[in-house]
Amino acid sequence: MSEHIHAHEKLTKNQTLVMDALANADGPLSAYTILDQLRGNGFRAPLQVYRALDKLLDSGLVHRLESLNAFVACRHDDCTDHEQTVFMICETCGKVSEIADKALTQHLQKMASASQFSLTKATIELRGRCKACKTV
Amino acid sequence: MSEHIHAHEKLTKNQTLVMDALANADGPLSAYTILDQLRGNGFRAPLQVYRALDKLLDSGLVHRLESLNAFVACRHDDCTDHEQTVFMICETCGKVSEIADKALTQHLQKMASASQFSLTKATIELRGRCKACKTV
DNA sequence: ATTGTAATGTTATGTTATTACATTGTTGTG
DNA sequence: CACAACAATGTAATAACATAACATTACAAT
Ligand SMILES: [Zn+2]
Ligand SMILES: [Zn+2]
Ligand SMILES: [Zn+2]
Ligand SMILES: [Zn+2]
Repeated sequence: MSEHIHAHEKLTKNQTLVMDALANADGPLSAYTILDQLRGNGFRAPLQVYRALDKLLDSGLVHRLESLNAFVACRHDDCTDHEQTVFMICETCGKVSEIADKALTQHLQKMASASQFSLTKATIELRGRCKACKTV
Repeated sequence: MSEHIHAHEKLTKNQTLVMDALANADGPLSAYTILDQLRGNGFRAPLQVYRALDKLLDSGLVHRLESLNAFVACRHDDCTDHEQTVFMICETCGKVSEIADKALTQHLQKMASASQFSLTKATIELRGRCKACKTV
């Protein structure tokens, strides 16, 4: 499994705009929501967003949430294993938290090995109700 | 004949057609692929497929793969925990296998509890290369 | 037969993502 | 500088996935 350290090559203008939009959001954003937010900055077409996202995903600064068709800025300081992150998605408030769990990673790796499956990436997205929303 | 493990009400005509399409496929199918396969049976609109899929998902006969926007018939003998199934998706041949792992389920539940997150469903989709494709 | 409800049919539209091609900007080389 | 090579961006069109809104049909209970 490839180690994904946050590559810090200099971002281009569009990549920076998209990254900032995600970093300032308090939840996941869809590509089209980002597009709308950046129309004032000259964005006019989905591809401008998707191209920037591709790069940000590659460099590990952003994650894609498959079950939401949306994107979040990585909140991890030490993103050693970006391909195995666990996301907990609150279905009430929409907030997402990101957890790295070494034991879980190892467990999945063991399961894959037992089936002779070469694991390259794990999508793990938990749905439910977050602590804040439970107590309301 | 032993009863199918998935206890359910009798399926309607459209539900049966969609179920059969998935059961006979050797990999996941998108809703639109199913639609095309069933045009000969009178299907003309996506909604006919999506409505049938909703029911089949509800009754546990079918799973949705979030990272593929596609659907598979459940291949489990023991479908006790449909909301926590692990899928291994081969990126070479497209085949999908389904695994129930009690220890993994418990591990995820523990992680969620530790964050006081009420877990209702876990999407777990592993990507990689299956045994058959590795040896080629 | 009447009525209520589930299932289905139909049209239109909304949302997410990619293909193809044109233009501009930047960098390195002779 | 000139100019080739490549990276980044712009633009238009379309593909792929999903739902909303409303009309009709099938069928069982009274
Ligand atoms: Zn991260
Ligand atoms: Zn919440
Ligand atoms: Zn199953
Ligand atoms: Zn394979």
